[in-house]
Amino acid sequence: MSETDRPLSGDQGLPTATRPVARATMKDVAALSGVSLKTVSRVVNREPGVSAGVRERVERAVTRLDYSHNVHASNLRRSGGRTGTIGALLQDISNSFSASLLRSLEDVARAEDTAVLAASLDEEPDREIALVRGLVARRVDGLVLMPATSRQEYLAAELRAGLPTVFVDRLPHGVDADSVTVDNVLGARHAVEHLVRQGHRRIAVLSDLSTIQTATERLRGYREVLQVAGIPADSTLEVAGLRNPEAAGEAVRRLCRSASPPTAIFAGRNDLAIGAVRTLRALGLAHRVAVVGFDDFPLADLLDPALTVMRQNVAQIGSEVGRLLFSRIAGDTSPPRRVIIEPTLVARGSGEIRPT
Amino acid sequence: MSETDRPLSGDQGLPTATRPVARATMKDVAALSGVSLKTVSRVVNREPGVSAGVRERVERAVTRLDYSHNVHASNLRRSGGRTGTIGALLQDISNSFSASLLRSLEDVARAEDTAVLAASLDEEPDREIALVRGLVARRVDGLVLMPATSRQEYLAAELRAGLPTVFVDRLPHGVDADSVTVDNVLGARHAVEHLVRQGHRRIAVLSDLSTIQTATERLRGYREVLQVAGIPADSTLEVAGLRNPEAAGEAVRRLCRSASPPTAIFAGRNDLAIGAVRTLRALGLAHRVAVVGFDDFPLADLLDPALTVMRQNVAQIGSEVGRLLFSRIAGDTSPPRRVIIEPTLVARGSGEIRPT
DNA sequence: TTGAAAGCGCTACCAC
DNA sequence: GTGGTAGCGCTTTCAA
Repeated sequence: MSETDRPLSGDQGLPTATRPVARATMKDVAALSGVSLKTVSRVVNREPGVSAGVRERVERAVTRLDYSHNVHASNLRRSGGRTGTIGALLQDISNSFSASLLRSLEDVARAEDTAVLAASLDEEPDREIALVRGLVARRVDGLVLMPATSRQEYLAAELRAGLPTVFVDRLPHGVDADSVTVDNVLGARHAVEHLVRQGHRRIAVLSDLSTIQTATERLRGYREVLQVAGIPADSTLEVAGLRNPEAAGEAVRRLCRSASPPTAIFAGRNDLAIGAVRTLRALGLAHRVAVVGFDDFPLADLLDPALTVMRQNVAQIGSEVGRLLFSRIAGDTSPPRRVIIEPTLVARGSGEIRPT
Repeated sequence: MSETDRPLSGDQGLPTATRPVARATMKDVAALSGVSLKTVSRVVNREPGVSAGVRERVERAVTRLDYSHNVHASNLRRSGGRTGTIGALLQDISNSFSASLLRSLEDVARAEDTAVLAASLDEEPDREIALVRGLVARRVDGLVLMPATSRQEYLAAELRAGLPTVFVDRLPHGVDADSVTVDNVLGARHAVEHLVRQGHRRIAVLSDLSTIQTATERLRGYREVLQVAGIPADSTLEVAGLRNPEAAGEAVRRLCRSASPPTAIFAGRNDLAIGAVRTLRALGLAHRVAVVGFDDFPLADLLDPALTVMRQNVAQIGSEVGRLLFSRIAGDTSPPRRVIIEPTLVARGSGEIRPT
């Protein structure tokens, strides 16, 4: 933009908004305060061994020139230098689950003086690979990954090279790395058992793409409970490939209008539960068909009936992820750890509706 | 961590997880493929003027060494080089408003091959200043700011130096910069007029800290309507300084138990509306006291009664912010623009309750 | 089409 | 305490 900028020290004109002014470097600060580059470096980095007088002179020059430290140049020369940046690749930052996770991770990162690069994958494997490449090119100190790919061999070299990486919500496949996940099979079992205990035998399940780990695990939990309970499997009650609330709502509409509708619904993710509730409400069935969701979300308690869910403690997951990541960044090279968090049933009403 | 790493070309041992291996540089790639540094640079940057044979040799070496381009070193020497990173400082990334905003900004950024550093300010001015400093030190290409400070003079030098900056949700004070905001006074007026039109004369308002621009603007809109309608101001109906849903709920509890309770409530932000609704529900007043909120949020339509709100089109705000920011990054130096978006009333039920 | 040398802004190392 | 010099990994400039 401003290839023709004269060197800063020669620029005497008033700075204008239209012609950006060159950014001051340490060299400029050194010149203005009449000391060497190295001394400025010492002051800027708060290193000892600078007399109070010199320090003050330098600091005045820093202020006068609006000097801003260039961390990239700094880190380039620094030995084991960190960039003070981590990357977080989640599924959809606007979803309350990813957003809350990001927030608690951010809190841990801030305590470590580290910034967070955040991005959404939307279940697109190619995007994941491209974004990881970008983060590595930016030399992030660590990586938090809720993978969209089914296997992560593409990460092998980076992991071997020691890039601190923590998988969250989904386990790594094809590589070994730290992870913080929820026991989805167990959670789904609890949810469906709860429905069976209320007397339900026609229980539908709403599930996302079968390529998504958590989705298939929850589906498995559902099937296991039916089998144990001696309820014959009915494939018409299993709806998979649901990508959003609208699709879930449509599925529920179809199910409820069929010859033998379900008396209960297990929704495999919070947005699918919301879609289901919306349709049940529209059909006037909100108080007749039981619903249990996976993932808690704000306002679930304010619905009518209030929504029964399997709650994952998102704040706990996020801080656990952060703790693990920064212990790796600090140099912990012990074998990969798999933290598994148990979801808990929160009974609020919708899951306690009995079959008619 | 691994100060003692031998140079990569001499490292013949199998890489182990416990002893991280040095990262390959262009020099290593040049050595392995038998060409000069500059030629590798050409290949990596997809510059023309390299024969197919050489290009392929270099690419093989890149793969074999797991070479990853160091964008920081690259940008250091590059002339008007961008870092391909922007910063977004919002109030609370886990709040649906900030989260959705971040998401739509992210989508614009991705189209521009740019990563987003995101952080929450939680209305803490000091944190804002520290984070901006950090972002500038990282040489972000641009900045999106939902300020926590009341004045932003501290940004003057950066703005003068040409740092592309877009304020969102709140206007800049003490400096001039692009902004995308909602007309809060107008929005609040619409909301309260709606309640007056239903026949309400005892309308309470729930507001955040008076240091927050948007909060005071919405409060002003509320007062203006009462005055025009000839409804005497009653300071007991104005509750400010509410920082979260719990505080809002408490305030509503107090209001409703007073000698002359309100028949309607205007909540100045989505979380305050939620707190209000929760309390009204608990008091059995959800269908007796009218509520209009500011900011729409997921599930507002599923409450009972469904919540009437002033909706800000968050996706529009986010993409507008992104568009503005990247036009500045591309070199647009026209005078600062102030984009003002009008919120719209979404009547769903809670705001149409009439006084008893 | 290819390469050698200088330099981006900064820190490490060692001298004074 | 302070400063010079080399060099981080890369791009630029210019010569071959």
